[in-house]
Amino acid sequence: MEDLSPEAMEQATPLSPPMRPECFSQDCPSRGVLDQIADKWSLMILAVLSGGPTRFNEIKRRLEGISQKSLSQTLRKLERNGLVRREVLNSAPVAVQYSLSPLGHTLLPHFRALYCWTHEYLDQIDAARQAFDARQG
Amino acid sequence: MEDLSPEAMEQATPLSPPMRPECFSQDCPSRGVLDQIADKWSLMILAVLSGGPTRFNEIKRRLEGISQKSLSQTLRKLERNGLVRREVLNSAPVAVQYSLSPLGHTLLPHFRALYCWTHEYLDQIDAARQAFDARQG
DNA sequence: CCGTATCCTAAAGGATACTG
DNA sequence: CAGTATCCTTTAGGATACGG
Repeated sequence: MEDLSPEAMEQATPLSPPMRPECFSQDCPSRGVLDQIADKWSLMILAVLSGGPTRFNEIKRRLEGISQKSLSQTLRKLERNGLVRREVLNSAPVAVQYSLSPLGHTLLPHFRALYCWTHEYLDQIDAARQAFDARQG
Repeated sequence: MEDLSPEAMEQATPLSPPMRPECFSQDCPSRGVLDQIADKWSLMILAVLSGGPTRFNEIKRRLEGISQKSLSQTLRKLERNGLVRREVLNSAPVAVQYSLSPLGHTLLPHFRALYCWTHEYLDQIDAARQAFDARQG
């Protein structure tokens, strides 16, 4: 299998090499991963957990607008994929703590980069939207 | 093997402060951006376009599994947000070419990083899934 | 407090047919 | 070729109620 590490990709073509075509195949396992993690709530949950272990309702409070069901589902999905660790703390009342797994931590810099990008280019995006909407009507 | 403990990761990545709480507010404009671009097809379309200007049906062929409707919708969304440029080339027959805008290019390194991450940790993710499924039944 | 279960509605998205 | 329009099925996801 080809070396896909960031270093290798940089070495191959420093500027902006196209990603490999196999990545778009339905059979490529990376598709199954992206289907799981490339959504808004996953990203935001990991962002919250980047601040340290957090309990269920605390996450819910921080993530304005998420329903209990969606949070529960997304957390289990993240846990299943090994990105999040779930720990039951004691018993009266039940307390459950979620935290990033080591694997989850490896994803963090990339998500953080996306957040930073969003804030950095917000004005450009907004201008583009207004221009587009003006063209269309 | 690299040290993957949370502590080590925090030390290893210079950009590791928690993301700002405002990022999770419903009013934060970054939410509106993430809602738009943080999905699987957007990511994959940008990946295809990273290889250079591409025509509609060529993109469709490369993105196994996408419907014409979804492709059309996603392309327009990306165009509206200023990430993708649309150009009508000639008239008989009609040819339309999509390419990354300068703004779209700024997003590319981050998406590429996500792709690389996916491939790099695929085995760990797979193992986590199997372990989880075994625990649950 | 931390969920699961149920119901129900809104939205995503595929298939197909048709147009410039 | 590059779409739009329509239909229709599937899914996501909110609201609510209940259980451990």
